[in-house]
Amino acid sequence: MIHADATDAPDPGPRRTTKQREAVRAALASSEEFVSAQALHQSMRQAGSTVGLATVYRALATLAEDGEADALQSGGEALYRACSPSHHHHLICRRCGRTVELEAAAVERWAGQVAAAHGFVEPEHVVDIFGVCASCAVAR
Amino acid sequence: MIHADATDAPDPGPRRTTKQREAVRAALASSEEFVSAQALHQSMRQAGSTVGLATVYRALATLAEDGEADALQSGGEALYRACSPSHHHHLICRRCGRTVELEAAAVERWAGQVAAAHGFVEPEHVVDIFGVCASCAVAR
DNA sequence: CCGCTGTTGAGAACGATTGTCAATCGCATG
DNA sequence: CATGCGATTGACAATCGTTCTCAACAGCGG
Repeated sequence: MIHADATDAPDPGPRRTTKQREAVRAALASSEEFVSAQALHQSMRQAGSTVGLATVYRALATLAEDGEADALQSGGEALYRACSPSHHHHLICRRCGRTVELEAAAVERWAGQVAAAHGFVEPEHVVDIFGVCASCAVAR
Repeated sequence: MIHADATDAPDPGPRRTTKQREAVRAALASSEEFVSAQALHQSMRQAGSTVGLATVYRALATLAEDGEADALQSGGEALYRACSPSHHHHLICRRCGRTVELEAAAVERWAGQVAAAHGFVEPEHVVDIFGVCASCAVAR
Protein backbone atom coordinates (compact mmCIF):
# COMPACT_ATOMS: atom_id res chain seq x y z
CA MET A 1 0.00 0.00 0.00
CA ILE A 2 2.63 2.46 0.97
CA HIS A 3 5.37 1.65 -1.44
CA ALA A 4 6.38 -1.32 -3.54
CA ASP A 5 9.57 -2.97 -2.43
CA ALA A 6 12.34 -2.80 -4.96
CA THR A 7 13.34 -6.32 -4.02
CA ASP A 8 9.99 -7.66 -5.17
CA ALA A 9 11.22 -7.66 -8.77
CA PRO A 10 14.58 -9.39 -8.61
CA ASP A 11 14.39 -10.65 -12.17
CA PRO A 12 14.53 -8.03 -14.92
CA GLY A 13 13.79 -10.99 -17.15
CA PRO A 14 14.60 -11.39 -20.81
CA ARG A 15 14.06 -8.25 -22.81
CA ARG A 16 13.75 -8.35 -26.55
CA THR A 17 14.69 -5.53 -28.85
CA THR A 18 11.62 -4.56 -30.81
CA LYS A 19 10.81 -1.72 -33.18
CA GLN A 20 8.13 -0.50 -30.81
CA ARG A 21 10.29 -0.30 -27.74
CA GLU A 22 13.01 1.44 -29.73
CA ALA A 23 10.44 3.84 -31.12
CA VAL A 24 9.24 4.69 -27.63
CA ARG A 25 12.79 5.14 -26.47
CA ALA A 26 13.46 7.48 -29.39
CA ALA A 27 10.25 9.45 -28.92
CA LEU A 28 11.03 9.87 -25.25
CA ALA A 29 14.56 10.98 -26.01
CA SER A 30 13.28 13.63 -28.38
CA SER A 31 11.45 15.40 -25.58
CA GLU A 32 13.27 17.67 -23.19
CA GLU A 33 10.36 17.68 -20.81
CA PHE A 34 8.46 15.16 -18.78
CA VAL A 35 5.68 13.67 -20.87
CA SER A 36 2.74 11.44 -20.07
CA ALA A 37 2.31 8.02 -21.65
CA GLN A 38 -0.81 9.24 -23.41
CA ALA A 39 0.89 12.31 -24.81
CA LEU A 40 3.82 10.26 -26.03
CA HIS A 41 1.46 7.79 -27.64
CA GLN A 42 -0.41 10.55 -29.42
CA SER A 43 2.71 12.21 -30.75
CA MET A 44 3.99 8.86 -31.98
CA ARG A 45 0.73 8.18 -33.82
CA GLN A 46 0.80 11.64 -35.34
CA ALA A 47 4.33 10.90 -36.49
CA GLY A 48 2.99 7.90 -38.37
CA SER A 49 3.59 5.10 -35.90
CA THR A 50 0.89 2.50 -35.34
CA VAL A 51 2.08 1.61 -31.87
CA GLY A 52 -0.61 0.76 -29.34
CA LEU A 53 -1.25 2.66 -26.16
CA ALA A 54 -0.73 -0.38 -23.97
CA THR A 55 2.63 -0.94 -25.61
CA VAL A 56 3.70 2.60 -24.80
CA TYR A 57 2.73 2.05 -21.19
CA ARG A 58 4.62 -1.23 -21.08
CA ALA A 59 7.69 0.22 -22.79
CA LEU A 60 7.82 3.19 -20.44
CA ALA A 61 7.50 0.90 -17.45
CA THR A 62 10.44 -1.22 -18.56
CA LEU A 63 12.52 1.83 -19.43
CA ALA A 64 11.91 3.26 -15.98
CA GLU A 65 12.67 -0.12 -14.44
CA ASP A 66 15.93 -0.34 -16.34
CA GLY A 67 16.92 3.14 -15.21
CA GLU A 68 16.75 4.63 -18.68
CA ALA A 69 13.91 6.94 -17.77
CA ASP A 70 12.75 8.82 -14.72
CA ALA A 71 9.15 8.76 -13.66
CA LEU A 72 7.20 11.13 -11.49
CA GLN A 73 3.55 11.57 -10.60
CA SER A 74 1.94 14.88 -11.31
CA GLY A 75 -1.69 15.82 -11.50
CA GLY A 76 -2.84 12.24 -11.25
CA GLU A 77 -0.82 10.93 -14.16
CA ALA A 78 2.62 9.43 -14.53
CA LEU A 79 5.19 11.49 -16.40
CA TYR A 80 8.36 10.11 -17.94
CA ARG A 81 11.58 11.56 -19.21
CA ALA A 82 14.75 10.11 -20.67
CA CYS A 83 17.51 10.79 -18.21
CA SER A 84 21.12 10.21 -17.39
CA PRO A 85 21.72 6.85 -15.76
CA SER A 86 23.31 8.20 -12.60
CA HIS A 87 21.27 9.07 -9.57
CA HIS A 88 20.00 12.62 -9.65
CA HIS A 89 17.08 14.87 -8.86
CA HIS A 90 15.03 17.38 -10.81
CA LEU A 91 14.20 21.04 -10.93
CA ILE A 92 11.00 21.29 -12.95
CA CYS A 93 9.12 24.27 -14.34
CA ARG A 94 5.52 23.84 -13.36
CA ARG A 95 4.38 25.88 -16.34
CA CYS A 96 6.31 24.52 -19.31
CA GLY A 97 7.82 21.37 -17.87
CA ARG A 98 11.39 22.35 -18.64
CA THR A 99 13.64 20.23 -16.48
CA VAL A 100 17.11 20.57 -15.03
CA GLU A 101 18.88 17.54 -13.64
CA LEU A 102 20.50 18.10 -10.26
CA GLU A 103 23.31 16.39 -8.45
CA ALA A 104 23.29 16.83 -4.71
CA ALA A 105 25.70 14.70 -2.79
CA ALA A 106 24.89 16.64 0.35
CA VAL A 107 21.23 15.72 0.09
CA GLU A 108 22.07 12.07 -0.52
CA ARG A 109 24.20 12.06 2.60
CA TRP A 110 21.54 13.82 4.62
CA ALA A 111 18.87 11.33 3.56
CA GLY A 112 21.03 8.37 4.46
CA GLN A 113 21.97 9.78 7.82
CA VAL A 114 18.44 10.74 8.78
CA ALA A 115 17.14 7.30 7.84
CA ALA A 116 19.88 5.57 9.80
CA ALA A 117 19.34 7.81 12.81
CA HIS A 118 15.74 6.58 13.00
CA GLY A 119 16.65 2.94 12.48
CA PHE A 120 15.41 2.78 8.90
CA VAL A 121 17.22 0.62 6.39
CA GLU A 122 17.23 0.48 2.60
CA PRO A 123 16.57 4.18 2.27
CA GLU A 124 15.34 5.64 -0.99
CA HIS A 125 14.37 9.22 -1.38
CA VAL A 126 12.27 11.44 -3.55
CA VAL A 127 13.61 14.94 -4.00
CA ASP A 128 12.17 17.22 -6.63
CA ILE A 129 11.91 20.98 -6.83
CA PHE A 130 9.10 22.68 -8.72
CA GLY A 131 9.14 26.30 -9.71
CA VAL A 132 8.55 28.68 -12.57
CA CYS A 133 11.48 29.02 -14.94
CA ALA A 134 12.86 32.36 -16.03
CA SER A 135 11.19 32.41 -19.45
CA CYS A 136 7.80 31.47 -18.07
CA ALA A 137 8.19 34.03 -15.31
CA VAL A 138 8.65 36.94 -17.72
CA ALA A 139 5.74 35.71 -19.86
CA ARG A 140 3.27 36.82 -17.20
CA MET B 1 -0.17 19.09 -17.14
CA ILE B 2 3.00 19.34 -15.17
CA HIS B 3 1.84 20.81 -11.95
CA ALA B 4 -1.11 22.88 -10.82
CA ASP B 5 -0.19 26.38 -9.86
CA ALA B 6 -0.84 27.24 -6.26
CA THR B 7 -1.98 30.68 -7.33
CA ASP B 8 -4.82 29.17 -9.34
CA ALA B 9 -6.90 28.85 -6.18
CA PRO B 10 -6.64 32.27 -4.59
CA ASP B 11 -9.91 31.99 -2.68
CA PRO B 12 -10.06 29.35 0.05
CA GLY B 13 -13.69 30.37 0.19
CA PRO B 14 -16.07 30.05 3.09
CA ARG B 15 -15.79 26.78 4.92
CA ARG B 16 -18.60 25.48 7.08
CA THR B 17 -18.12 23.32 10.14
CA THR B 18 -19.98 20.08 9.59
CA LYS B 19 -20.18 16.79 11.46
CA GLN B 20 -18.73 14.97 8.46
CA ARG B 21 -15.69 17.11 8.04
CA GLU B 22 -15.01 16.92 11.77
CA ALA B 23 -15.44 13.17 11.65
CA VAL B 24 -12.93 12.90 8.84
CA ARG B 25 -10.52 15.14 10.69
CA ALA B 26 -10.88 12.97 13.79
CA ALA B 27 -10.50 9.71 11.87
CA LEU B 28 -7.41 11.02 10.18
CA ALA B 29 -5.95 12.18 13.49
CA SER B 30 -6.43 8.72 14.95
CA SER B 31 -4.06 7.22 12.43
CA GLU B 32 -0.33 7.45 12.87
CA GLU B 33 0.27 6.41 9.31
CA PHE B 34 -0.56 7.69 5.88
CA VAL B 35 -3.96 6.37 4.82
CA SER B 36 -5.85 6.40 1.57
CA ALA B 37 -9.22 8.07 1.20
CA GLN B 38 -10.82 4.70 0.54
CA ALA B 39 -9.26 3.11 3.62
CA LEU B 40 -10.31 6.03 5.78
CA HIS B 41 -13.84 5.83 4.43
CA GLN B 42 -14.03 2.11 5.13
CA SER B 43 -12.80 2.45 8.70
CA MET B 44 -15.27 5.24 9.31
CA ARG B 45 -18.15 3.13 8.02
CA GLN B 46 -17.05 0.20 10.16
CA ALA B 47 -17.04 2.57 13.10
CA GLY B 48 -20.69 3.30 12.44
CA SER B 49 -20.49 6.45 10.38
CA THR B 50 -22.66 6.81 7.31
CA VAL B 51 -20.37 9.29 5.63
CA GLY B 52 -20.13 9.06 1.86
CA LEU B 53 -16.97 8.30 -0.05
CA ALA B 54 -17.16 11.51 -2.05
CA THR B 55 -17.40 13.46 1.18
CA VAL B 56 -14.25 11.84 2.52
CA TYR B 57 -12.44 12.78 -0.67
CA ARG B 58 -13.70 16.34 -0.44
CA ALA B 59 -12.86 16.67 3.24
CA LEU B 60 -9.34 15.34 2.73
CA ALA B 61 -8.82 17.73 -0.16
CA THR B 62 -9.83 20.73 1.93
CA LEU B 63 -7.78 19.57 4.91
CA ALA B 64 -4.73 19.25 2.69
CA GLU B 65 -5.48 22.63 1.15
CA ASP B 66 -5.75 24.22 4.59
CA GLY B 67 -2.47 22.70 5.64
CA GLU B 68 -4.00 20.43 8.25
CA ALA B 69 -2.97 17.29 6.43
CA ASP B 70 -0.12 16.18 4.25
CA ALA B 71 -0.73 14.33 1.05
CA LEU B 72 1.54 12.13 -0.97
CA GLN B 73 1.11 9.83 -3.93
CA SER B 74 2.09 6.23 -3.59
CA GLY B 75 1.21 3.26 -5.70
CA GLY B 76 -1.21 5.23 -7.80
CA GLU B 77 -3.32 6.48 -4.92
CA ALA B 78 -3.29 9.56 -2.74
CA LEU B 79 -2.40 9.06 0.91
CA TYR B 80 -3.15 11.52 3.68
CA ARG B 81 -1.96 12.06 7.20
CA ALA B 82 -2.71 14.61 9.88
CA CYS B 83 0.42 16.62 10.42
CA SER B 84 1.95 19.53 12.24
CA PRO B 85 1.19 22.84 10.55
CA SER B 86 4.80 23.86 10.02
CA HIS B 87 6.67 22.91 6.92
CA HIS B 88 8.37 19.53 7.18
CA HIS B 89 9.21 16.35 5.33
CA HIS B 90 8.68 12.66 5.99
CA LEU B 91 10.57 9.48 6.63
CA ILE B 92 8.15 6.68 5.79
CA CYS B 93 8.33 2.95 6.30
CA ARG B 94 7.43 1.33 3.03
CA ARG B 95 6.20 -1.78 4.82
CA CYS B 96 4.01 -0.55 7.65
CA GLY B 97 3.62 3.11 6.78
CA ARG B 98 5.01 4.37 10.08
CA THR B 99 6.03 7.97 9.59
CA VAL B 100 8.53 10.33 11.17
CA GLU B 101 8.26 14.04 10.54
CA LEU B 102 11.52 15.71 9.64
CA GLU B 103 12.76 19.24 9.85
CA ALA B 104 15.60 20.09 7.53
CA ALA B 105 16.48 23.71 7.31
CA ALA B 106 19.57 22.82 5.31
CA VAL B 107 17.49 21.14 2.64
CA GLU B 108 15.11 24.08 2.49
CA ARG B 109 18.02 26.40 1.96
CA TRP B 110 19.56 24.12 -0.65
CA ALA B 111 16.30 23.91 -2.61
CA GLY B 112 15.86 27.66 -2.64
CA GLN B 113 19.42 28.29 -3.71
CA VAL B 114 19.38 25.70 -6.49
CA ALA B 115 16.12 27.08 -7.85
CA ALA B 116 17.41 30.64 -7.79
CA ALA B 117 20.69 29.63 -9.41
CA HIS B 118 18.72 28.35 -12.39
CA GLY B 119 16.43 31.35 -12.58
CA PHE B 120 13.42 29.57 -11.17
CA VAL B 121 11.00 31.47 -8.97
CA GLU B 122 8.28 30.39 -6.54
CA PRO B 123 10.11 27.21 -5.61
CA GLU B 124 8.29 24.37 -3.90
CA HIS B 125 9.88 21.08 -3.17
CA VAL B 126 8.99 17.49 -2.53
CA VAL B 127 11.35 15.69 -0.21
CA ASP B 128 10.42 12.32 1.23
CA ILE B 129 12.52 9.40 2.35
CA PHE B 130 11.24 5.84 2.16
CA GLY B 131 12.82 2.95 3.96
CA VAL B 132 12.08 -0.03 6.16
CA CYS B 133 11.72 0.80 9.82
CA ALA B 134 13.55 -1.10 12.56
CA SER B 135 10.59 -3.25 13.64
CA CYS B 136 9.74 -4.24 10.08
CA ALA B 137 13.38 -4.97 9.36
CA VAL B 138 13.66 -7.51 12.18
CA ALA B 139 10.36 -9.11 11.15
CA ARG B 140 11.95 -10.59 8.08
C1' DC C 1 -37.38 30.81 12.87
C1' DC C 2 -35.92 32.05 7.68
C1' DG C 3 -33.44 31.90 3.95
C1' DC C 4 -29.26 31.80 1.47
C1' DT C 5 -25.64 28.69 0.31
C1' DG C 6 -22.30 25.58 1.22
C1' DT C 7 -22.45 20.56 1.97
C1' DT C 8 -23.79 15.80 1.59
C1' DG C 9 -24.74 11.00 -0.22
C1' DA C 10 -25.70 7.87 -3.94
C1' DG C 11 -24.65 6.63 -8.10
C1' DA C 12 -23.13 7.66 -12.61
C1' DA C 13 -19.32 9.28 -15.15
C1' DC C 14 -14.55 9.80 -16.08
C1' DG C 15 -9.73 9.17 -17.17
C1' DA C 16 -5.50 6.77 -16.46
C1' DT C 17 -3.75 2.39 -16.31
C1' DT C 18 -3.74 -2.67 -16.61
C1' DG C 19 -5.49 -7.19 -18.05
C1' DT C 20 -6.88 -10.46 -21.81
C1' DC C 21 -5.89 -13.05 -25.76
C1' DA C 22 -5.03 -14.31 -30.38
C1' DA C 23 -1.72 -12.91 -33.90
C1' DT C 24 2.95 -11.66 -34.64
C1' DC C 25 7.84 -11.21 -34.42
C1' DG C 26 12.71 -11.64 -32.23
C1' DC C 27 16.08 -14.66 -31.93
C1' DA C 28 18.55 -18.87 -30.80
C1' DT C 29 19.02 -23.18 -32.80
C1' DG C 30 19.47 -26.90 -36.10
C1' DC D 1 18.10 -20.32 -44.26
C1' DA D 2 14.08 -22.77 -42.15
C1' DT D 3 11.92 -23.76 -37.60
C1' DG D 4 9.96 -23.24 -33.07
C1' DC D 5 9.48 -21.33 -28.61
C1' DG D 6 8.01 -17.71 -26.13
C1' DA D 7 8.23 -12.78 -25.43
C1' DT D 8 5.72 -8.88 -27.42
C1' DT D 9 2.09 -6.51 -29.62
C1' DG D 10 -2.45 -4.24 -30.54
C1' DA D 11 -7.32 -3.80 -29.97
C1' DC D 12 -10.50 -3.83 -26.56
C1' DA D 13 -12.52 -4.81 -22.23
C1' DA D 14 -12.03 -4.33 -17.47
C1' DT D 15 -10.46 -2.14 -13.26
C1' DC D 16 -9.54 1.30 -10.09
C1' DG D 17 -9.13 5.71 -7.92
C1' DT D 18 -11.26 9.94 -8.17
C1' DT D 19 -14.57 13.49 -9.59
C1' DC D 20 -19.11 15.01 -11.18
C1' DT D 21 -24.18 15.52 -10.87
C1' DC D 22 -28.11 16.67 -8.53
C1' DA D 23 -31.74 16.69 -5.35
C1' DA D 24 -32.14 16.73 -0.34
C1' DC D 25 -30.11 18.71 3.70
C1' DA D 26 -27.99 21.61 7.25
C1' DG D 27 -24.76 25.60 8.98
C1' DC D 28 -25.22 30.14 10.34
C1' DG D 29 -26.12 35.23 9.99
C1' DG D 30 -30.09 37.95 10.41
